[in-house]
Amino acid sequence: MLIRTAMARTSSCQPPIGARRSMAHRPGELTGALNLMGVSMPFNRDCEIYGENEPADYFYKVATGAVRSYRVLHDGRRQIAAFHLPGDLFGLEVGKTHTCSAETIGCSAVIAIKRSSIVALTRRDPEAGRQLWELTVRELRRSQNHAMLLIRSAPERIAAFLLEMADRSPDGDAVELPMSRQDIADYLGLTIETVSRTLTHLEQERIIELLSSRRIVLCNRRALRLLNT
Amino acid sequence: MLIRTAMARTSSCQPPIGARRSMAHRPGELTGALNLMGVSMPFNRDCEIYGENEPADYFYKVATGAVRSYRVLHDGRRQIAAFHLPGDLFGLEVGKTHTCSAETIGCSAVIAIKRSSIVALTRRDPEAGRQLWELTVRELRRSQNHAMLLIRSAPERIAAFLLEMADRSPDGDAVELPMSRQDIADYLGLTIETVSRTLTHLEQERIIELLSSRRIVLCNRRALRLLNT
DNA sequence: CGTGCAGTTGAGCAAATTCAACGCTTGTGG
DNA sequence: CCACAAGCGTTGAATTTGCTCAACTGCACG
Repeated sequence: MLIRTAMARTSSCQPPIGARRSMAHRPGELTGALNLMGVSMPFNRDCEIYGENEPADYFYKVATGAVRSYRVLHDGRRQIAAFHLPGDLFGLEVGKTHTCSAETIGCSAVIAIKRSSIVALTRRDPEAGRQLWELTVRELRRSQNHAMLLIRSAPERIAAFLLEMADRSPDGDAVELPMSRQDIADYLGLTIETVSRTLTHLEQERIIELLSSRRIVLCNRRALRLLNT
Repeated sequence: MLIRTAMARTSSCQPPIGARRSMAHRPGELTGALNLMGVSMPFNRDCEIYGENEPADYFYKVATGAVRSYRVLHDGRRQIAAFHLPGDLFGLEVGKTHTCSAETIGCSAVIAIKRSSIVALTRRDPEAGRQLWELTVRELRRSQNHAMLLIRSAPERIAAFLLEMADRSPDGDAVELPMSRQDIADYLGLTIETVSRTLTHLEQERIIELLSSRRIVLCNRRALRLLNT
């Protein structure tokens, strides 16, 4: 078990610049309210949004781009807990501090919402509270599916990952992956070599097509689903 | 990759017998309210509480004993998503159906609460809604920790499992495991043989002591934590 | 006292990792 | 515009880890 240093910070991170604020929103409509309550923050790629154990005073929503939540073990291994795509909430906590770090994957914009505002909102608007709870359960479901992935063989993990990304992508069978092989490996608990090898195997079996390393077409979803379940 | 048949149902399951009902509860105190709103159901060991894809009309709380949430893959492999101990809520859903099956591990009592009652409660009592949300985030946290486990080596998984169970147990360093080796294996994504071997290795290194197969003493938590992080 | 089940132990094997080399793309400076 | 370095991704060979299969032990129960 070898040590891998955490990914080098390559680009400078920018502080929030634009701020949009308003108190008016339609009751019982959480996501719109969050947009109005929040501050939009643009980031370059590989920028830390918050670190593990830092105070969790804000919740976040992805506007554009993509975000990874991860933890780094004492020996340098990194485990990615989740990828967050546009529309996803992340950074939800009940304790005082964040339990994961979060970084942008590509150039991204996130909306930061003061935690106290959300709590206040849910106090006066139970329907918004219910929606926040729903989003959290959905996140829980995703996390459980993630855990289900990790007990399987490498081809099964890759298949499930591709199907998950395809489901979350707007377009149909062509998936544009925002993340690197290392990110995928750390999400699936594999090495980059195994990820790479497995993808080429799937291509040789005409199950997927690799247009480029970040663009993948699912030619045979049925075969992928067979590896799944 | 070999097929393992799902565990045989060994004992007959009983329907709910006792029912306690009341509407009075202190506002802003969720767990007490749930006890009052719910119906207590006693079960033998290895009894199904609900199955995957069954309607999710009830949420549940463990009163005594222990419960496992799991899914069975098409080839018979079983993945245990979580163990639920006394006080834990489980079966939370936003969709119409359950995404996991749930079974008692030993002889157990669970409290079933109508989902619609909880939704109604949180609508008139935002503080109860907040507490439900908190419990859900805590469950999410546990699921993420579980996923973090599964990328590690066998000794690390076992160590993390033991620490988790010790944290959740009332007594200090002596842990009483309610579940079998097969349950542990399916929770950690290992085989029973690997679980067994790893436990004996830990004992040889004087890190744990195996009083019986279900009773384990943590002699050296520091060493276990070193495997962890 | 035998039967059956849960758990342990051992030997061989398969899958994924490690280590190493190589190719392709991109960006930079001459 | 080209040369070259740096990153990222792919491929190959050797090694390690955990799995499979099989035998065996201990304990509970009839």
